[in-house]
Amino acid sequence: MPKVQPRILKGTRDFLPRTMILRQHVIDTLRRTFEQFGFEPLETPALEYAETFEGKSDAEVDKLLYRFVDHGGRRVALRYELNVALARVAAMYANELAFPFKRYQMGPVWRADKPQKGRYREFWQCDVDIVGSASMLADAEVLSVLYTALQRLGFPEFTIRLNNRKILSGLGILAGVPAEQTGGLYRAIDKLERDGEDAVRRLLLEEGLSEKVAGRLLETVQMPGGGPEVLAELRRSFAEIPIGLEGVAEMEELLRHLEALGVPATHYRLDLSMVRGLGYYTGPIFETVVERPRIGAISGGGRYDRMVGLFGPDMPATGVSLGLERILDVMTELGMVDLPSTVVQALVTVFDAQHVAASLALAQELRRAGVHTEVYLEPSAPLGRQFKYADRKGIPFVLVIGPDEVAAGVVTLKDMRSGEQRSLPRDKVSEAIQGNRRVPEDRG
RNA sequence: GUGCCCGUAGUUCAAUUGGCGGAGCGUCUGACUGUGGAUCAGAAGGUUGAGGGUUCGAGCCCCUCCGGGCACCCCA
Repeated sequence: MPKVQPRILKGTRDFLPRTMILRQHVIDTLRRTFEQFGFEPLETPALEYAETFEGKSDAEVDKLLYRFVDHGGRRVALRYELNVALARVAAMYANELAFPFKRYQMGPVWRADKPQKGRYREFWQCDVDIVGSASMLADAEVLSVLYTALQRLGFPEFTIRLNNRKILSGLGILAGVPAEQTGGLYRAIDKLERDGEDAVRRLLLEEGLSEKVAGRLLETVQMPGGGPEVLAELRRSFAEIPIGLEGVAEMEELLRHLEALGVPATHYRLDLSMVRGLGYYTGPIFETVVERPRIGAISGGGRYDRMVGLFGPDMPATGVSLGLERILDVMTELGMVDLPSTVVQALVTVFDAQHVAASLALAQELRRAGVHTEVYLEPSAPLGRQFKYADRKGIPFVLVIGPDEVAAGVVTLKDMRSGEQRSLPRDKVSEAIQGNRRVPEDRG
């Protein structure tokens, strides 16, 4: 039989233990933060009817759906993101859920995209969302969770960019762009951050705007000053544009709540040029960016009041999604983490066949005492190989129990980092190990 | 979907104009004893991604395919 070439699909990855320890650390931190704010866990299938995901955003999104026909001829799809499934759940279980429904969900999603830096075909999203509250309180809470989580993960700097689709609609009306053409307008001003004013001006002119209107729009979007001043100015411009005024009022309220929640103003910013791609957002929109490394947004989200209505009764909804791999990419690149490379704290060596029982008994004692303990599983292996195994894995402590130790009623404990070695009574071993245990720092 | 770049040992990379495929790291063995990580000695490891073409001669030039990366679009 020819051997199968070991390989995996482009855009997917294996996570070896060393990497999983870091991933789980982040996932655990997020879960604790989400639950601290009263969000509860939800799981939904990775695979659903294709129609559940189709047509929820733009044609772009549908192109990136992994779709196929199953053995029963059903059209199915791998989930593209977690929001749509939440909307389905809210409609499907409307009678048994308590609203506002606050849930978090973390898991893999799939996109038939061409992979590049910070972009994978299979990646994890960590979502917190609230269904059933139209209040800006819900949006503010979600942002507060987001802020707390990033803070707790130890991010040295990050900015949550805020905007509102209703304000963008107002700007579209102000610019005299017909409603069906606003897509191009939004896409153009979204590039302001990256491509600069001149490039965006060119795009706007291509969209059919006049020099004058394009200029005024660029001026508005880049208005200097803090949130309140900019909003006051917008309020004047939108005097006769109700949707714009609504957006301004929402933003003003949101900023008030954020302040009351104690989210420092250094970590968020009103940014009228921020758009967000997904077509289903209806109100406030958010995204988190870091200065370095240069990578796309590490979180994105906003209010999507019309999605649940596609499955059942109308219900407002808002939330954010954190991109696990981008967060991990940033943390790794900035060297933000110092975690052990193994979950094992101690390796009990096996001296020879006659001492197997002694090693097993010692290991069980340590496990009962709460020490993550491993026994070397090859009794004929020389001690050197067993030590080398511990070294390669990064196990911090190695125990030896051979004829000398048995005769003296002790065990030998070696600290692999310092190289120090001492013999001590069995009942003191777990204490010695746990006194030195490295615990991942829990910030905040 | 569009464009650009790259495939040589397990891995990171060399190989002059087209002229006998090498090195570091890793792996294995030993010096070495009831002990890893240091040092020293030695060994294994390759159809140069695949197929075709040009040539006296191709890792290098040309074509096709496969695989990988980056940018755009879009997005976490």
